Amino acid sequence: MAVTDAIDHDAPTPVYKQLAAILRRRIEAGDLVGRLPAEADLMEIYGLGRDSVRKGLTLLKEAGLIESVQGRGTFVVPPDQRPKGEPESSE
Amino acid sequence: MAVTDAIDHDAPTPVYKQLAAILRRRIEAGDLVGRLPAEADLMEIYGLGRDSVRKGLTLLKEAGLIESVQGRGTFVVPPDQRPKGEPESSE
DNA sequence: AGTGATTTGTGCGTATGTATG
DNA sequence: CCATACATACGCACAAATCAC
Repeated sequence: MAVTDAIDHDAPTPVYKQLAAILRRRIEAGDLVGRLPAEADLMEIYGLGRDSVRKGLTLLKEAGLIESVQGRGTFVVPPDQRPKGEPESSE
Repeated sequence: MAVTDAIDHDAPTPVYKQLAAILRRRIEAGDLVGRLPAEADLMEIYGLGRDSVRKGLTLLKEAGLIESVQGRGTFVVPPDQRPKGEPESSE
């Protein structure tokens, strides 16, 4: 695992945003497809609390990159279904 | 959305009390029934932090207007089960 | 049909840091 | 100093939906 894929707790950027950035990169690179690791797994993998994991995932949901289904998991939205035109987050 | 349903951060009244007042109005008007929006949703809807949302909900719980159930959500207490006798917070 | 495991949804508690009045 | 308020971040418990058997 490259250092660029690690969470830096001392960085000024919140860890949940770091997680979102990491996953976003992997998703847009086509690396991450289908079902994402479960929240519990992401917690273990990146050494984060569930709060941070869920906040990170929420960012990606708002971006239309992923979708969560209770009882099933969280899934990467296929590229052709992703909102490319208007990123609703002008912020 | 009416202006009366907006949170005024500049008002002398704390925002969490404003939230409680807003929800109380909607509950007593029969507008809000069943499950309330999740805490995270209330944060988004009214543009508040978790602190304020939870404090606001706490006021309504103390007033017997709502009840929270861990793992399920926060629910409006049916009118016939509401304590009408002693309104502990006349404010 | 039923039981248990998995996974997300929700709420509760607590803590730290920053900022304002 | 203290109350208000937001953001971040950890932990836990329980519910609901789904899946696997």
